[in-house]
Amino acid sequence: MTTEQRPLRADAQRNLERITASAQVLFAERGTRAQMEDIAAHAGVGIGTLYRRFPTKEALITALVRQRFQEFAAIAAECEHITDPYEALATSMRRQAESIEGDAAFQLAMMNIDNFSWDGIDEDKSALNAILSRIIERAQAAGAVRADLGVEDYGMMMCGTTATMYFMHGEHGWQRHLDLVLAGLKPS
Amino acid sequence: MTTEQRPLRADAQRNLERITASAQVLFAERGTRAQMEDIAAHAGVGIGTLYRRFPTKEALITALVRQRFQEFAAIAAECEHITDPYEALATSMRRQAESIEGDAAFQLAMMNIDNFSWDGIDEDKSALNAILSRIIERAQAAGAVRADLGVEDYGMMMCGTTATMYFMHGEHGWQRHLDLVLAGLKPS
DNA sequence: GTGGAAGAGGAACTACGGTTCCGTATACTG
DNA sequence: CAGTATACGGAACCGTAGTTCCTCTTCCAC
Repeated sequence: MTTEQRPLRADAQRNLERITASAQVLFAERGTRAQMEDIAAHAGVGIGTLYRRFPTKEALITALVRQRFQEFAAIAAECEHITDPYEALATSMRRQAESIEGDAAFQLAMMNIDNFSWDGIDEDKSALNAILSRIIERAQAAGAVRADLGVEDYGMMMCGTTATMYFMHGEHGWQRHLDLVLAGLKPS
Repeated sequence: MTTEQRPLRADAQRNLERITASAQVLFAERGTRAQMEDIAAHAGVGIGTLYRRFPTKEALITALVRQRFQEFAAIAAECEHITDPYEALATSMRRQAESIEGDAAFQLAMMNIDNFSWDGIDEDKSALNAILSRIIERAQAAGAVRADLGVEDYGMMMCGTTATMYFMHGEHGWQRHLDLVLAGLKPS
């Protein structure tokens, strides 16, 4: 537990927020190719400052990706309250996809393009999967989806949908992909 | 029509073949990250020689990607002879996917990860799409797939499947993705 | 054979972008 | 209002990998 470091100095805290915000914007826009210097500049900060908080580019991206996974969990948690068991599942997928629509870097992350190690991501993933499992099981119990559906399938389909999202950035073609995939979930 | 250059000198021809073969192997194995020097070395050739044939890395990759698309067309053409209209479609997808299973670079290309310009690829794509359109229409006429299916859907689904293939390189998870997607094609 | 166009090889060049380092500035504690 | 730990900035460093260039070699047409 080295987590309990004394709070950041006020200016440092402010800069940290600006950095993550700028990083989010630029990575979303340009994917992993966004450059550290540009991010620092966008945040109105020197590179040294950036590197003080994130020892490496990979660390910075990992932080953002983890945020996204936590967001996914939050969305899933909300959808769990939807009464119709099928809609709970479908809506979860759709809303998660929508939430990353403009984020090129996260899309690449979903496909693990840069094969980073994503330190600590497993933690977030299992928290998310716990919720998703419940949603899936409920849909199965109601006979709304095929009996052999698993959480891994969920991730896989999101991966596929994300790929089309990246492939056709501007257009909304990914929604079509999601529709087809959702149709494939109906019990055979 | 600048296509009609005199034939290559015997040694040059031999080297060209070795180069494309080696490039195929290394790009398949390492994706776009494979290095020009390594490819030259693998082919038993100097870098200068490599650059004499392919003025740029992108050009080399494009040549290989075009080959793959031509292969796709060949597979589709074979599948057109399958009697069952649905099987023709499904088999085409499955066999194409199988054919690129070990080829990381092409998988990245399918998702347009490196946003190259892929000079001349449109030509190959439309040749392929012509065949696929016929296959799809036949399946629709037989009532085997949804009426609103289009060629773009085919490409999109292949893109999604390819993403899972890249994502889970070793394992065969992509087959599951393809199954789900194929199930989604059934008429509603 | 032989002349010369085409080809081979690979050291060196270059651009790019992540990361380091250190002198200077600033916030907090007592 | 010091004194110091923390933070800031950004020039410089460095590794990587694509590409160029120039000398030497080889094929082939006559």
